[in-house]
Amino acid sequence: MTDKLTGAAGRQYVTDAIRHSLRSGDLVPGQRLVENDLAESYGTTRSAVREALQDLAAEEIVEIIPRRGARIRAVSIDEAIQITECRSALEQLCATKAATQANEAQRTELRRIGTEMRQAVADGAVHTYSALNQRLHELVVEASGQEVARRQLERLNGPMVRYQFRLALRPGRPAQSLQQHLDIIDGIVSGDATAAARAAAVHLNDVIEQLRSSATTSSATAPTRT
Amino acid sequence: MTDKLTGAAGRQYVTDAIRHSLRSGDLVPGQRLVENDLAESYGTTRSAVREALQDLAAEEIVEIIPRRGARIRAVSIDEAIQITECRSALEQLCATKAATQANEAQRTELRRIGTEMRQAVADGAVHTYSALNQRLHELVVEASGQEVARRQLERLNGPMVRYQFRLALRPGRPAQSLQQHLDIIDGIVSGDATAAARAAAVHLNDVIEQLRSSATTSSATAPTRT
DNA sequence: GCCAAACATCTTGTCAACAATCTGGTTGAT
DNA sequence: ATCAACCAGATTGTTGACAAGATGTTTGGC
Repeated sequence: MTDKLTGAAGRQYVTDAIRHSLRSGDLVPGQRLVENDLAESYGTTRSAVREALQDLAAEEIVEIIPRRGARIRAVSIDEAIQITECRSALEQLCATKAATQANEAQRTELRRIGTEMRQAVADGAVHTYSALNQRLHELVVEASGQEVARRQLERLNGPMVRYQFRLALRPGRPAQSLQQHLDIIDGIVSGDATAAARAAAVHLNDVIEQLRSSATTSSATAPTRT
Repeated sequence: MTDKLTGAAGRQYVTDAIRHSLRSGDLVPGQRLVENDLAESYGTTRSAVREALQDLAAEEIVEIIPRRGARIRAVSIDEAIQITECRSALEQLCATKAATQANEAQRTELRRIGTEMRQAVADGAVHTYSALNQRLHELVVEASGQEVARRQLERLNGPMVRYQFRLALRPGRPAQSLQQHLDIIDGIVSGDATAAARAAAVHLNDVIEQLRSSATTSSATAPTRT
């Protein structure tokens, strides 16, 4: 075992660890996060854990109820839709700006992502496609130079990991979104701000549709009790 | 003197107090916030102040540098513009939804605000107009039912108080924005989502223009040193 | 007179013990 | 058998003391 992670380092470590556990499914919504347990299992002190939990609460990943402790926040489908609507608004903004602001390196990477996405769909490489998808959205924001929007989007995505996961695994989903992604890329690369924004809107509307239909398909987010 | 504000109560009290001091100009960007001093002057403990500062840092109102303490964050004009661009994107979303989702009470209040705004401009009542302006933006968001956007917009406005203040006092500003506000109201009240969104976009583009021109008029945000 | 190193002071970061509160189960009366 | 009051254990909240780091000042050398 390495040294005990103390103070600020521990704080960062714990937030990262929890975020990661959430992504990998080790933590489910509703699950209690007991300060002492976390401190022990991560080899930190309770203060570090406490502060980490505050950070995660600010990101709305966990919910802290006074005197009752922290638990992983459950995101209802309705809220997931609202989050995606906000993402749509902000990503349209970024796509618009990216179309005029992106530099050559960024345009080149966009084109490359487009090619690789086509390839991934042809190969049925779901995981690769998902990674490219994420990189694409990141790159659009980066190329727009809109730092404020970047931070907002980061925040919005925090509580969404669960749903992103669920959607990406739907059969036929990559094929369905491929053209939408390519349209976004085309719009930006060709410098057509309006087209880029419209393509982003179309794509995110489709994501919202998927969320809506998943509301009826899968059971509603069951409150996971102990 | 009342009792000492301890714990969670103190935490809330301190965040509110600092927010208020910022609004009223008692605190200027760059100003240091020393934990002990704040604790003493607000009659709280250092822990409460510490947590309050963390909250304010999450809202990007203060900036915490490790081992160096907290200070009021300075917002550059460039960042103010980015913030307003995000506001624009999100308020267009809200205006769109409000046009179809607003209930009768909300539509009635919107109409009333329109009338009172006209009156305030006619009377030259700058302060009244400014209050109506704020209420209008709030109400649009409220009527949209978009809770996520509401929280995002709240966060965006936190660091902006200084600029809002500066803009509202420009001579002739109310008269200039009146028509834009009335257009937003009309769009929503008449249920024309597209018109409402477009009106919101026009209004916020104009705010951005104002910010741009204020960049050349007034001196850039001078780093206020001790 | 100017610069650099040592120092004193101020300020934040960390921790561990203690207090307050909640939870769930047990007991006893009806 | 049901319900309410109570009790024990678990968990979070709060505090004060101490450690560690930054800042500004003084001192000594050149």
